[in-house]
Amino acid sequence: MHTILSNIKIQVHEKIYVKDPETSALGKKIIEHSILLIDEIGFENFTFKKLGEKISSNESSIYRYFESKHKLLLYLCSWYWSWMEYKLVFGTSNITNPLEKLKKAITIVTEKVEDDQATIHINEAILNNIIISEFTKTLLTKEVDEENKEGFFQIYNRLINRIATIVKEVNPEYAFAKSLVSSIVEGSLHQYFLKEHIESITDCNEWISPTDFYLNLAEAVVSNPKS
Amino acid sequence: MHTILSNIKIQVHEKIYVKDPETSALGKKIIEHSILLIDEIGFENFTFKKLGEKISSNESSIYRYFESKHKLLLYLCSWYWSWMEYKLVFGTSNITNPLEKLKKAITIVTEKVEDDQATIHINEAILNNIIISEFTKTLLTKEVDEENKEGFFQIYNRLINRIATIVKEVNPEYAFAKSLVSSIVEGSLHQYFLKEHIESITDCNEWISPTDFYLNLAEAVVSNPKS
DNA sequence: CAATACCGATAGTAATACTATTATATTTGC
DNA sequence: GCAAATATAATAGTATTACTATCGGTATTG
Repeated sequence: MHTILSNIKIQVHEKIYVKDPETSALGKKIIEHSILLIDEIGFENFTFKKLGEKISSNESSIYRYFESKHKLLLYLCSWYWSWMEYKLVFGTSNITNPLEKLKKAITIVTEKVEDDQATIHINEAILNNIIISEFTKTLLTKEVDEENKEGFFQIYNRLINRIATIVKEVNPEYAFAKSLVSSIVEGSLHQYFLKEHIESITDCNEWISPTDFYLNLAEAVVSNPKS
Repeated sequence: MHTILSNIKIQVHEKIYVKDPETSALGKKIIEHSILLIDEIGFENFTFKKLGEKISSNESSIYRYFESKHKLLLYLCSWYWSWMEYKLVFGTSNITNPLEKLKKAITIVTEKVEDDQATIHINEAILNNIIISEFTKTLLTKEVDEENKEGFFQIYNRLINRIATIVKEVNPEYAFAKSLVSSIVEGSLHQYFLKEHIESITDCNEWISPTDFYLNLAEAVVSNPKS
């Protein structure tokens, strides 16, 4: 997988950046260290000035790549979901049994993320922490309609619909395939957060993972005779 | 219900406010118009200065009630979940059949909220919009552990656990009661948001409600022979 | 009627989220 | 190999935010 991934270009919507960070050393440094810094201090406390200090560069230079910190976060999220989509397509391609395929898909999008050595400047495990804490915030804004129209969430959208298609293959009668998948993907991020911070309202812990919970849930739902 | 609710005091953790807004006319005005203004411009763009202008009062006066806009949002959320808990307890008290009780509970926490005439200064339907767009953000901060320790989320916590207890009554063997409920409550907010803004990844629309989706889901999951 | 709590007005601060300009360094194309 | 183009750094500046502090007047209460 590593060798293949290194040949694949993760795609991010062009309008999200001013200059493609993949095209220069500084750009890659911005991506690498923005992930580390946002994870460390949180997106609210993150500024381009602080990032500039970390990478011994200047605030104004970062603005040449991203017009705002919100766009930078959109970039990181798009990158993550594009990478996840790749893992999904690759990981489910050779499975013919629909239920097995669905279980594999759910496992991929809900399991704990580990660093993918194929991308040197991006630590996927840390990026996953950011997705858990910050992704939902990129949607919950007053600008969501315009940004959705621009296509800033299209990769996420495509990922959800790919899995919804598998749900339909398992059970064509089931009426809520898209809601099921969007609620699993977003809910899984939420369960990881609760596990770390508000344990009293989740069953997930060291031994029970969000993946266990959602595999059980999905199987029960799609094989329910009533639907 | 109205007459009873007017005699009930919705409880909010004392440390969330500096001065209890329920104890003065200005306090109630702050609550009433903060709901309207946050709904209108979004929490990110909301400031105490703008709120002061709306209610012909002063920024500094609002600070006498809440030490930050974050605390004000915590207040609104706590109030909402306390009100919801009241509706839940009241609405399920006379149901003895566990599955019926669970279905009623899920209906209450996921159905569309309408204004409760019993509280003149709080429009619950609009407050619900704020919960949909802003509640998750109150959790997703770097201060969540301290605030959770302080008990700022205890009412939400109690609500989730009340419903999880009902799940356990329906199926004592089911291992993920808390995760199921937290994922339904939070997920329902998310589905309402998607329905309004990113329709391509939800099945909820004018005719299919998040309540339909989650009633079907919960019944399938708790009656699943495999769990 | 005096104390006190309450509210409004004003001023001030450090930080944020940028924009604009200029100077210097680096890359590239011929 | 050198000029032109491009990229980066440094500095300055702006409007706004999220507060804090102080003060004077008004309303409430004991």
